[in-house]
Amino acid sequence: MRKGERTKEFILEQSAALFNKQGYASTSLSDIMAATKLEKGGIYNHFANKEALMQEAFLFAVQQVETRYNSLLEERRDSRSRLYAVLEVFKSFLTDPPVRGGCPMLNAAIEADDALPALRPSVRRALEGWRTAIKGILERGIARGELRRDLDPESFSSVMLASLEGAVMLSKMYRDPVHIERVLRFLELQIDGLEVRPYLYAGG
Amino acid sequence: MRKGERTKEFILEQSAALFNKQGYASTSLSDIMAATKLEKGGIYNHFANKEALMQEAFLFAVQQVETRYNSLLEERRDSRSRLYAVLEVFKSFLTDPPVRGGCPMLNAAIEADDALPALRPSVRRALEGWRTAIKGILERGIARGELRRDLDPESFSSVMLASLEGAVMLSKMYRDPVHIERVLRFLELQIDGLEVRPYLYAGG
DNA sequence: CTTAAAAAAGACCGAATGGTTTTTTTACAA
DNA sequence: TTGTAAAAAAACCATTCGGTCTTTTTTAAG
Repeated sequence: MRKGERTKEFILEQSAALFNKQGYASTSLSDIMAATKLEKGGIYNHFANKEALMQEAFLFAVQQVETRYNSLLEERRDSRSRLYAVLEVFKSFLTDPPVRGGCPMLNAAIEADDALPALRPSVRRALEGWRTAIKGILERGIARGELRRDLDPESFSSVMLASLEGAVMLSKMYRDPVHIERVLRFLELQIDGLEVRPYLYAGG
Repeated sequence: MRKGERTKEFILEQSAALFNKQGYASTSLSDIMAATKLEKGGIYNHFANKEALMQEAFLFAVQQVETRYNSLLEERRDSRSRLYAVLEVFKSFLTDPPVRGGCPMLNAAIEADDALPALRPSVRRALEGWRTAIKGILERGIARGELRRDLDPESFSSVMLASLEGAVMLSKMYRDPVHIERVLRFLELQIDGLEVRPYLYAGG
């Protein structure tokens, strides 16, 4: 690996955290210069402009989250455990974030909405990736007979993603994990309720 | 009402919408000058600095939302109808927003977190106001015998607020109301399930 | 109608912004 | 070890930022 490639990745690491914490528009090049201890020329040698850096930094952040998810997913076979892994990823945004500053999708979604239109497609793709992942777990769970057939994966994936993102926002704002804990507890009960338990109501 | 007071309110109206749409840090004084067709002197005549303007604009936005809520609340006596009014407020952020740009609490919460610490207390107060309002409906509902006694208002208010805020974020990002509609449908079912229905299971 | 105060305009300021270009330093293959 | 290309530094640039201050205009009471 070339020196330049290592430097580029280091810049992405540092700036992804800065963008996620302070916001994309509010993070200036001097902030990134300070964090990387590089001069402007050393940064613009790897990125055409600030927008390109933002783009790549966001994708880097998303990748960090996915890596975390994949490591949490190991050895989880049944639908319930996999859904719980999703919950744990979102909980980790507050306890041990893959990228400092909370959920990168949430933060970028709010900002990209009007202020950073160039970032919108990437943010949308990342969010849709998560919803699709959840939906996939649900669909496979139904196919395997683990989850109730009257469950609507399309709908429940939206509900789950929305409540998790909202919970991260609340707990970050309150600086109190109690809100995400309540939401997690609620979702756990919902998920448990989705399971097919043949020993219950054995007659029907 | 003095001329100056009218101008001040007009500035708040315009800048609240700008802040809510583009973000606080990304909205410059020149943006506000353009929107109000006032020169810098005309604006700084009413506000000490940009931070004071942000503060007042946020409170103005929150007030607009509360006004909307109060008008939706009219004639709603029972707990279920009142909870539905809350749902309608959040739906209105997408269909007919009290302030352009979605939910002012959500937008400010993400930005205030690290970039605008001065705004944090106000945002927190506003969010807590909403959670308290929901909690109050639930508590009164239990006291009146309208809602199940095993419902936990503290917990359910967090879940409801989180999922609504998350749903607004999703539907704004996707530019598709389907996500908030799914969450609203889900919450409606949850709320209906909280009701005490003496005619069901009449034996127990 | 006059006048004093309120309101708004407009000129001005230093600092910080993103970006470019030139120069210097460093990496690394021949 | 040398030569060259990559990488980083440094000087430079125009623009915009939030903010101040002075002047002009408008409001509204007497």
